[in-house]
Amino acid sequence: MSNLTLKQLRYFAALARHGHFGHAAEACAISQPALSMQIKELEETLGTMLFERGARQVRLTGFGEVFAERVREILRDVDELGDLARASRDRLVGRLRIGIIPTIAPYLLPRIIGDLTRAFPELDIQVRETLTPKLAQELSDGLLDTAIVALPVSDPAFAEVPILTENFVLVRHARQAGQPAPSREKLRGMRLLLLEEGHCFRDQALSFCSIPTGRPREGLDGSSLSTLVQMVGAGIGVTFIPEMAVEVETRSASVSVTRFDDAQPCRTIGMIWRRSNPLAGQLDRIARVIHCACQAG
Amino acid sequence: MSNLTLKQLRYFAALARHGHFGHAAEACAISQPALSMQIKELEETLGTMLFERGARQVRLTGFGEVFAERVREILRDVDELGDLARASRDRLVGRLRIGIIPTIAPYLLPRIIGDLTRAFPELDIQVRETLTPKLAQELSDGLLDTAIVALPVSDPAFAEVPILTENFVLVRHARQAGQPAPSREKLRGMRLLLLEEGHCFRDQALSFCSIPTGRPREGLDGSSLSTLVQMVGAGIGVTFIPEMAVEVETRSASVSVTRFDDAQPCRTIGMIWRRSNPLAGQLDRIARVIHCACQAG
DNA sequence: GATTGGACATAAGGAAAACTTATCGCGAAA
DNA sequence: TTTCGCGATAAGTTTTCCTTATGTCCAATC
Repeated sequence: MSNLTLKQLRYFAALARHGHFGHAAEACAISQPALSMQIKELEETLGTMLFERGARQVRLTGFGEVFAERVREILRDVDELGDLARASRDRLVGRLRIGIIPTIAPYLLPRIIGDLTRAFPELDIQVRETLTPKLAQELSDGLLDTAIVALPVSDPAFAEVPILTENFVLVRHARQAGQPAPSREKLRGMRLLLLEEGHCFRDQALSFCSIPTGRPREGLDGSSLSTLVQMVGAGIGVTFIPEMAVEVETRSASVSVTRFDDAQPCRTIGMIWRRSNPLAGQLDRIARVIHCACQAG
Repeated sequence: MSNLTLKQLRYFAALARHGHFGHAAEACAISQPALSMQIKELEETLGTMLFERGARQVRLTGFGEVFAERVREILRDVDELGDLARASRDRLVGRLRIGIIPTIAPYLLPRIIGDLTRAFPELDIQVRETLTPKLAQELSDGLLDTAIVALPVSDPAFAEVPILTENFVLVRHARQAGQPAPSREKLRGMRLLLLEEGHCFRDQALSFCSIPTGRPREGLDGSSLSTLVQMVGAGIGVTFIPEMAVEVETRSASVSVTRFDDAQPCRTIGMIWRRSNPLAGQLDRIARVIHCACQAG
């Protein structure tokens, strides 16, 4: 009637090892009758005798022997469960699903993944690159563990930790190199090339220029910073890119880069995760590692 | 502090499957708080969170997922334990160690093993051939499960079941073929070839001739019935062999076989096993199979 | 923005399980 | 026969586990 118990299996294993109720009971730190009862109940549950109670000795039955073998395996596996938990409590193990927005991914991801892998070799890192709203949704749904986005996200369910703050630079055609940075008013008069809608970087750029984000704009939208820079190089207009993208994107285009002196446009990159995530503490450690990774560059 | 419990693992598996405390509890046929408490205790035992309690849903943590995988395996193994027991309750499985005396083994063993293997294909039969006292000792020590010997053994610790009763025949030289069976008095005057001391068959033959068994005898002792028959064929004396040995042993020797008319000498072959052996019932079944095997011949 | 409802946690009390000490009974050894 | 070792059984107590009732939080709804 009653189900099998791990306790019964442990007692059984002890008795099988000692071949003596008294000694086995002592090894289990219980009294001999307690062990007798558990063994008896185990045998009743199985409907088979496990031990042959001789006058002077207790012996496993034939079935008891094959049973004992299996039980030893099971107990070992169960004990390994505990080890597994203990191990994963300290060091970070298993899968870590990171979301990241497209205006960060190409520039920071190699360094981030490198440093994380070095810091947590047992971590299986999976990356998903898409826009912030989708990342937030997937984070909520438990499809992601954390995301690297531009702050603030301002979702009360998420914890936010800043990673780095970086300026935007103006990208103009190469022939405009050396010209001073235009004022915002002048900027609004230029043909400003931006990312497609949905990219937070688009909104941040518009915001810097004091242009309402909702309003339909004339002009072309690019699907990546790389595309935008190439368009600038072709003389189609100007654009912004974040500082971290400068080196990569302006290398092979006839463009010039201009930094603003005062009131520099900037964005804050940060990590977010569900507050309810029990990994919160370890995500904090990860955030610190990523922080260092980004500062170092 | 408290140890892992199978119950906890079962509840955990249910919750992992349902992702909902209420539903999982229902599936386990317990109340929701009971499940909550067990899960909580499991998590405390492990020192790690297994589930992420969201506002609207319950999700496994990363560690919880790898944990769940292992737990499923363990639960499956444990359930197989029950199956294993249930299976071995009916049909006979595992090792069966049979002891048998030398004056039976060559003649009955092939048929016995054949029939047993046919009746219980999952039985792993091991045979040990030696004299009755040694068999009895090994049976007591648990080195054998059963033995096929001449009854009675009269050990109160052993159960005895007769298998067959067979007569002894007198083996004389071929030139004496057709001569009537001698009386016991005449027998005592002949040179009687017997097995070495320790063989019960020796004692039974002596007993038939009303010769005290303990007394030192003139004459030669053979180590097997085959040897004895060959010696008879060489004209050295006469001997007894059991009926079952006639066909095999007298085929290639110049001997004649004589059966007694009245007061035929005989022995009863039977199976013995420890009364305390929980397999007693199944040994009974085996005895019946062997019984049939011997009758059929 | 107050309210309602769903869902898990907590509390308290009671039923069941498990352990303890004491004792019995059996078989072997002295 | 007595004695002794050892496992089974009995009775009582502690611990565990489950139940019902209640609390709390959060999200959805009006």
